[in-house]
Amino acid sequence: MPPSASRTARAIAREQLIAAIVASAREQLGVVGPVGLSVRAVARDLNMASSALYRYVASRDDLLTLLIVQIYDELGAVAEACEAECADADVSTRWLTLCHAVRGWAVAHPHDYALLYGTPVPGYAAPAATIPAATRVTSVFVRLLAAIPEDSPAGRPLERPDLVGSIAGLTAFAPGTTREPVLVRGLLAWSAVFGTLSFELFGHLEGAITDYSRYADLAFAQLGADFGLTVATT
Amino acid sequence: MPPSASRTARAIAREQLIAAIVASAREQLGVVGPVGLSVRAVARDLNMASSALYRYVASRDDLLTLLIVQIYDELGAVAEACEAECADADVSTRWLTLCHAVRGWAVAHPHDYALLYGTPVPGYAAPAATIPAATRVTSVFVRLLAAIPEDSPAGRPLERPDLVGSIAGLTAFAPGTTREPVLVRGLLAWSAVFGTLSFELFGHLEGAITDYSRYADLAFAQLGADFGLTVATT
DNA sequence: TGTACATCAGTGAACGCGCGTTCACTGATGTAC
DNA sequence: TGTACATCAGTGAACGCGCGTTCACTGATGTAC
Repeated sequence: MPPSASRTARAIAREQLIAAIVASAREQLGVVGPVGLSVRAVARDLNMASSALYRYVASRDDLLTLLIVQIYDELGAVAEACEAECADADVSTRWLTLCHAVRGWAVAHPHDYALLYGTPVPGYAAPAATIPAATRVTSVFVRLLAAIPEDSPAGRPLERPDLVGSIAGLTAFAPGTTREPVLVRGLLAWSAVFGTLSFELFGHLEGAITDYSRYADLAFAQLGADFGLTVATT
Repeated sequence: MPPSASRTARAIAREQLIAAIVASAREQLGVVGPVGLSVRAVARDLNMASSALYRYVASRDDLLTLLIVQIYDELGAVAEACEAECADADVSTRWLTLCHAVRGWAVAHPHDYALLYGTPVPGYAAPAATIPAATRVTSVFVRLLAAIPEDSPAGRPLERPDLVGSIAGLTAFAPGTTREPVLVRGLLAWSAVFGTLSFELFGHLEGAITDYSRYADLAFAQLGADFGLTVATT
């Protein structure tokens, strides 16, 4: 926001300080984790009295919420940028690019990834305000699914079509045109991507994988192919 | 262990107390999470002075290690029991049974699952002593892969055979007979299962899935089929 | 343009709490002769 | 079988630390006339 007549010096200072608070908290996150996050430590970092922070943040949990929203938004923006860049490409490249964009962000910000997709913080319940931010990445992926062609193998019959009812909430969320087999395979592929990322970032592939970024290439290509989301172009 | 001549009253008491300590810590885990785990709280729970615990446990981190090993072992035992039960079954049922066994355990012990497969505890480095316990579940799955027949679609060529090198550590871990395409697809399927479980247990499917256990049926069957680990029997 | 008042930012002390770990000590259990 | 000594279990006090949150207060910024 450019400085405008309606924004007083106070309002400007306020915005900057909130940004500084969240930035400091985010740094802390990488060292002590979300549970260790401390209002007092942020205050120390900014050379303020700890009580001063309460002019900007209602509570420790509120600070955590700000952090979560900011991080979801950052990841969402990454995904959306990636979507915009390859809007005209075929589904194969869109899939691979999106997967790599998400992984690239996650590898660059492992603690942020862990906050979003790792263990929920005990005693903390994310307020509804986090939902729109959380939905951004997912929406990008769902739009990709909607672009999958009619005759794609992703649409071949499911093993257990009788169980599609368990997916009711998801079908409502997706554009009406996306068929159920594609939705199911999409969710499975998406789960596999995050499972792969969590395995990598949380250390469960130690010793098994020698080159993680090559493995990611292998994995994303194979997931796209085996679920039929992408089709070999040869 | 039955009471024997060589086990003095002290040794018996010691074992039971360690068991009680870990049990109490495990209960705490569900409430405050691994980071909130407290030696003093365990001592209170057992009506002991907090200093007394240091006769049994070297430090807070050591307590965490005991917990992790016990939990990995428990999950490993579940998987091995499942393996023993359907030793004579075909790969399809072995796959489905194993997936459901793992999920059943995870749903029954979500906090334990989170400790093993969620965010690593900041500042805690799991000692090598945890490795054998951690390997048990995985080994069960790798043995299942080894049982996949020669002509299975899981063995069809990979999308990116040029990248199989990134998997070097894994091929060493698996029995020599298991071919690379099967190994890769197996790892991806395994990652997808844990991705699915994490999504479910960490709340990322809220609103999307209406019946989680039916969805699990759907998901495991579809994963098995699309990766070619299992083959439709009709 | 200047003044009077209201609003906001930031301070520092305090409350009440919890933590991991150490240490000197008492009393019980085990062992060797 | 009984006694002397060594080992272990458990205590309670203490050290030094950190935390979230509240509250009365001072001084700066904004607003209405």
